[in-house]
Amino acid sequence: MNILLAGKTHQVSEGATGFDLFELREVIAMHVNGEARDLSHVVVAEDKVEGILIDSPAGLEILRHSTAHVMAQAVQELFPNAKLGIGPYITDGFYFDFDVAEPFVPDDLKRVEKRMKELVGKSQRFTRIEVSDEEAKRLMADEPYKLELIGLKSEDVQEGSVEVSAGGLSVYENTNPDGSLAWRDLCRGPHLPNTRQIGKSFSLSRSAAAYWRGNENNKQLQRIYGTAWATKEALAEHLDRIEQAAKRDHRKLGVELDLFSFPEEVGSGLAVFHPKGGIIRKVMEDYSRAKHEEAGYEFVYTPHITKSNLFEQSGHLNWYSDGMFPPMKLDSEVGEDGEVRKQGVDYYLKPMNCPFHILIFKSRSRSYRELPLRMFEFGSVYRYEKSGVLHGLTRVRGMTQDDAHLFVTQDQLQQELTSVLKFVLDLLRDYGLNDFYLELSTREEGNPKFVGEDAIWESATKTLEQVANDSGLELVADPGGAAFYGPKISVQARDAIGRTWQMSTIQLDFNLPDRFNLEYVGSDGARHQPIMIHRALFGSIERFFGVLTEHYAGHFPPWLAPVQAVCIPVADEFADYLDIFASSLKKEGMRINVDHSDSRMQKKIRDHTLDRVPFIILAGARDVEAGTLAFRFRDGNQRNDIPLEEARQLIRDAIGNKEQV
RNA sequence: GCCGACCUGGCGCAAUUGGUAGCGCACCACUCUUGUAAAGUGGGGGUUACGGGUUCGAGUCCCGUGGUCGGCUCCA
Repeated sequence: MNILLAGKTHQVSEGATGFDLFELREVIAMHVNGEARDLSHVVVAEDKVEGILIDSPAGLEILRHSTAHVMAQAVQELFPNAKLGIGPYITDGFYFDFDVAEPFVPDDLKRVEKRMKELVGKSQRFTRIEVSDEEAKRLMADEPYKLELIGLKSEDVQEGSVEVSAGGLSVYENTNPDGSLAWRDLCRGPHLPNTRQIGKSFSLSRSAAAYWRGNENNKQLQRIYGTAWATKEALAEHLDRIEQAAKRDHRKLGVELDLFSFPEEVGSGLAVFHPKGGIIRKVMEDYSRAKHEEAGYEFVYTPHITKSNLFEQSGHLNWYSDGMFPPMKLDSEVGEDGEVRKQGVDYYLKPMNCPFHILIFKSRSRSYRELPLRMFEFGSVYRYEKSGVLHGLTRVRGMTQDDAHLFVTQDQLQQELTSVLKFVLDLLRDYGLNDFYLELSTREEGNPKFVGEDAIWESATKTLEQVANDSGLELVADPGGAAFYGPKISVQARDAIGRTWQMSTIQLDFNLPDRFNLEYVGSDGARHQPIMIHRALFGSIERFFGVLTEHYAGHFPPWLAPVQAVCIPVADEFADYLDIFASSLKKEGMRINVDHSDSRMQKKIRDHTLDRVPFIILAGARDVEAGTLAFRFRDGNQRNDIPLEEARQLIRDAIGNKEQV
């Protein structure tokens, strides 16, 4: 019979499997008509077959999932009472969940890893068995969680589930070379042919609890995470990437560079910015204000607390009170006669700025001539995030949003969204972020939680989509991801080491204009409801600060750097020369100083390099004589004999053009 | 919030089976006055997160509180 092998017609005998088709050892599975299959799979006439190499994306998934199996086998050998949860591959690795009486400790992981290496050495075969539901239940009788999955399989199968799929069930058995059964699991496959192919390039990284089937009302199982690669080199590179990422962790750099801290005395998730971090933040804020001013925004200011009725009207208290700090209760005053002299009132810290901006809009009647009306505020908000989710500056309880609310007419919507998106992207580019994609979050059809008329959703979603498409950026759909009150576009940015961060969001709101009865008088003299757009570019300044710190690994470009230049005299006698130079630039507003300390020059270079100062400027006898300076940069490069005026211009340009050096 | 681990001078780390807190960097002083990543000497600084308990004795053991870290769940 004929099959199509790697695009070419091949003649193979009846009953041929992948083992007959591929000689390369690196081929560990195959795609048959687009479906990943074991090599033991029997092909039939006209099948389209492609080999899967172990180091290809599909191959690595199979390798990782197979490694997860071996891990589970090792765990059950060492902990006979451990019950199996699920064990899928994930980015860079895999995990497996177990129900065990005692959580794993680091030493357990070492034992498991050791046992895994032994199992890999045993050359056990992965054997696939297609089974009926009844057969599956019989084989997995001791595994309550697997039984639950078997019961679920027809409905409610999660996307990408590795245990079961909507089709028939299968079980994988690991068998020893002598044919004896070593272990089995309910699994969709495919797998490597043999445990030996897992090799040595895997390691277990950590264990943690995870809710069964991702639901916090379910029992927590113990999850072990691991990473697995096709080669030792690839594993080493992976571990190195993790190490590099750890080095640019903003929490670590925040301490090292003296940027910010989280005093225990203040409370969890509440940051204080130190002078150096304060400079960066101030530059960011100043620049943001200037850009907003240019773009026709008006600045407003609103208080941090409000009486409860505002958030009752907005609905926040109803929907999100768990995420708000509890109220400050002003007790009522009751006279001796029992008469209430003063009503009790609750005040809340604001978790959002929108209701305040809405009140400004409502403070008088509005004409269509005033629209689009753009209100901007650095609004500090407080959200009672669960203690376990706090993370440095990227997830905090007190933050300042660069928040704006735009009130527009239906006709203005597209134009306004287009310019907001351009505004956002331009601003992010100024911060060295220029690799973006967009995510369009839309509502789920038929879900009653989404408010607003169908027609409005439809047209607004279409408008957003059009604006997103017109931007020319990659657009990823996020169906069902919209807030209940409107669809949104979010801008995702990739940082210097390829991680993506959700940055800006542009969100339509069909709810608040309604709840607050917003209206303007149109050219027809009638009252109309404006459309409201929420948008934040940084998201929160704190979060953006954290992301930028990691993006630059603390090497802030000169325009943001807390100290832009430090001058180091080769010997004390040249300090005056540098003082004159530095003060000339200081007058221009530059953050430059001369290091007069007692340390040796080499020591000063080291200190300021570690402090990530962009320009280190040296001068000695040669320079004083020639009227020049020597530059040293953070990467160790130097430029010598630069005339004073050229040196000034070099720094001015780098700052003015927001260049990285 | 849940599970687990952790919390020692500003920072990074030590302290054998519970025996009475050390080191490096930083800081201060003095000496040295230097051409591209660490000069030398001396000095100051910790009621070991906080509160309780066990013990002759607690940084080490137990309980509680706070905080941090890694996950899970969540993120208007």
